[in-house]
Amino acid sequence: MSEAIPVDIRDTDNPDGRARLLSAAAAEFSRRGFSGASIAAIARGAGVGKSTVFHHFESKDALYLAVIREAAAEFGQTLNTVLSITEDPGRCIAEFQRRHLAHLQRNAEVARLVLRELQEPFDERCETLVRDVLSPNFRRLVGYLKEAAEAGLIRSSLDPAVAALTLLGANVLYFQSRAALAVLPDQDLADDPDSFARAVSDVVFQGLAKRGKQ
Amino acid sequence: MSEAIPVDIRDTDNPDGRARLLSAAAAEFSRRGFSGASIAAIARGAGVGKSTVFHHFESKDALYLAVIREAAAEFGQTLNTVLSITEDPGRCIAEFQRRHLAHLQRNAEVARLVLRELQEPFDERCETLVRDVLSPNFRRLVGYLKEAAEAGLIRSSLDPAVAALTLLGANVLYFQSRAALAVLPDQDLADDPDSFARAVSDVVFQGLAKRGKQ
DNA sequence: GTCTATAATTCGATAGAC
DNA sequence: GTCTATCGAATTATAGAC
Repeated sequence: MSEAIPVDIRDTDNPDGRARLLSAAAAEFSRRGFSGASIAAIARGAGVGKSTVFHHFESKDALYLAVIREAAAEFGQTLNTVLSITEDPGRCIAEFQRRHLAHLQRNAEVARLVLRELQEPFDERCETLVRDVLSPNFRRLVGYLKEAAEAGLIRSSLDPAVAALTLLGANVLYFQSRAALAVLPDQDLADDPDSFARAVSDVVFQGLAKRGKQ
Repeated sequence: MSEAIPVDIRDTDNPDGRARLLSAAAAEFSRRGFSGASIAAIARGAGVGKSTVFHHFESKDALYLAVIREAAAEFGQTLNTVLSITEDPGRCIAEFQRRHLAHLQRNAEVARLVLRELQEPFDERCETLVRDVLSPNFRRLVGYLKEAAEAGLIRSSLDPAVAALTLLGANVLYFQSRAALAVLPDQDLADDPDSFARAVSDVVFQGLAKRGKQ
């Protein structure tokens, strides 16, 4: 086996080796977790050789972070659009909530990956993940709420970080437990993510308290 | 190492074999998941023989459900206390939120178990879990919110199930990601669960919108 | 403790684009 | 010719078996 078999499956078939690798890595990491995932399987999934992985990414760690970073960056674009609607904070928050839940579902594999990571003990990888990748988007949302409060558009007595976590938590719980929600009777919540997101933003924006009371 | 060590660690030392088994099972199931957990390890952890497990519980499935059922029943007691304060719904919701988060943390192993289960595909075990164990407590919270709305104590235009999920979601996210939250700067949220729970209930009760607007 | 299997990472060469 | 994507083979690191 010396020559006569040219390995031309390279630049012709593959739209982009790097993109295929990111997608294959998302699937593999999501299925098996970080340590359970093997570079060989990722390479196989992307239809490239093992060493190609290391041409595109410095290490397994770097590949892992790149997978998440890509999804986070994409959502960052959405944030730019959504959080620029300064006139009506209610509409803005509703739109954020709807887009965020849609993003979780469209990138379900990466989302599961991130959530799993956040649960686990706390290592350096996780710290990098939070500090470099997740934190910027979170801070953007908190920053928007803070500015809206300072501008007098929303109530200023509430902690913007807590409000942000409340919005995110509802989406994450919905995303993680959607199948289970379908079992709860009386509700068709699980059927329509958009209307769930809308309903959550209504709750958080309007509040349970009746106006004029207390 | 054959005799001379009577295995009397059974009914004498042990306050209750069943209780010790539940606790050992919680630890083992939480660490390894349902299928990964071995009955032998649970028995060892409880300091009893393997057959003792099957004396107290019909099957691995039954033991698993019993672990979760116990924690849920305990929280059901709390709900009875908390959701009977009919005068001030704001206080009532704040107290619910605080107790629920405390319950998650006190029963961290079981909580992780449940959350892991809710994520996974959906099998019969999970359906039983939701229908028989979790749903009653959830419905109690939703029922309280619905009654409060009908009694004119809180706003009636919002979906009570969504409000309940919003409260729970914030707590679950906090519980799952507490270590990660500590990395976010500007905030001491991760330090004090009670004040986080309080802040969430403030957000959900009062709402972000300014009163008198719109 | 050594041995072995598996998985991460590195190396050197090749093929095509510009 | 240089540059980059790719590959197969070689080289470590690690974890588990014996």
